[in-house]
Amino acid sequence: MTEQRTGRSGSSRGDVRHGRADVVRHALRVLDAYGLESLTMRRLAGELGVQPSALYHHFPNKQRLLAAVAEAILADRNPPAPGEWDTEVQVICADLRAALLTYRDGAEVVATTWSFGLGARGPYDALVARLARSHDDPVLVDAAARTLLHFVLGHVVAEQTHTQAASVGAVDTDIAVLLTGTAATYDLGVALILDGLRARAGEESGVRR
Amino acid sequence: MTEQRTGRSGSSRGDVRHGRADVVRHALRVLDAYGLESLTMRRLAGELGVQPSALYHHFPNKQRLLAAVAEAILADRNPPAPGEWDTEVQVICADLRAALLTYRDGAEVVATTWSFGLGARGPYDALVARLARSHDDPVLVDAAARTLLHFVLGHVVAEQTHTQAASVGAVDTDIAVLLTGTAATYDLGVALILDGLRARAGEESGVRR
DNA sequence: ACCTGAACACCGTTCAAGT
DNA sequence: ACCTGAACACCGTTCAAGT
Repeated sequence: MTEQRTGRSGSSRGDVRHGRADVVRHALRVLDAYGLESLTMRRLAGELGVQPSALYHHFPNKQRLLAAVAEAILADRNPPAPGEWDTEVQVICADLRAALLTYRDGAEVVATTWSFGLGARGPYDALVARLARSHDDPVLVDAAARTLLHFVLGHVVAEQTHTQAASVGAVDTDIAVLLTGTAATYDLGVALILDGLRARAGEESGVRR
Repeated sequence: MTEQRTGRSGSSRGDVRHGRADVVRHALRVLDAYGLESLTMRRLAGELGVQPSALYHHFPNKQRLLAAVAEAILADRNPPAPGEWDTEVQVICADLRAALLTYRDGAEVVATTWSFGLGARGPYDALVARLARSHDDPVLVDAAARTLLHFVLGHVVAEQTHTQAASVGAVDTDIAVLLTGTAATYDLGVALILDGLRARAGEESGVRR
């Protein structure tokens, strides 16, 4: 919101210079307006009124630019209100889903960044941190965090892919819902994994809360 | 191995003609040898000794060619030996993982095809079919099948991405394991979801086996 | 610190035409 | 049924050079 032009002295309109943050912000706009497949280096450069090669001053390649976009999508998460571990984890997952849905193709961007190991670790770290406070077995905590994350990313990617396909008219909404499942399926999926963790942890060592 | 030329009468070497199955088989070879990012229409055409435009005789676009490749990757699954629902589902998931690991970037191909709604429904259908025989609530069955599928695809995509990154030397193996989790994490993740389903189904209606 | 201009080595897809 | 040849409208990335 409160972005201040870094502009030097009296630069005449047209030769604006962009910082890294500018580039990411514009990338987010292009992503949201036209989708991931339209977020090309050339297009982004055009939108910034700059040559494509100028972007390589800020990022070594497109993958890293996308990673910065993913971090921006995930930024400013607020921690859940203190409570039972399971409701806190539910809230973390719901909040993550909301963040991914904020921008068109947001889940895809985060998923590929995560799977390439280039960042977007925030949600995983948050889940592990919360689960570790209530569960002793680190292997179980890790498995639960991964399972949750894969489910959330997979689910929201499917949601976004199909709402886009439906909006283009390639697929009617009924089929989209059939293929994606409803929003209720999301909560049920998360609840299922938490039930599983509860069952596993119960027959093992201690569970605090 | 036992490849038979479909060749018509006496066609002189060089003007070989390819059927749809030929194209898919070659695509599988290119995928496995050079990875998904190298599986381009032009490259595949070159490998077949044919102009790129020739491929559009068999497939309307690349996405649909990829869908055919995904189906080929998933072909010839054999059903699990009859038994308890949970062990059968474990076997289905293990078998699916094995199929995905058969070809380089196999999971990515199947995941994108599935999320685009262009096919690769086999595993989902198999899971739903088996679960429906033991569980009455179709909403729960659907949620469980999706959760399992998203986990399996997400997990194996991460596995393949990182083993590739490690083989290129971009990332050392220890970090790859840290980011991906071990193969044991896979079974634990599946088991977690099954525990969840067991817990859910227990407090609801009936579970057969 | 940020940008230009030009080039290199590619993409997917279409279309009229051939056998 | 399967293929050619040529074109269209793009890609990501590099590099020497400019301010």
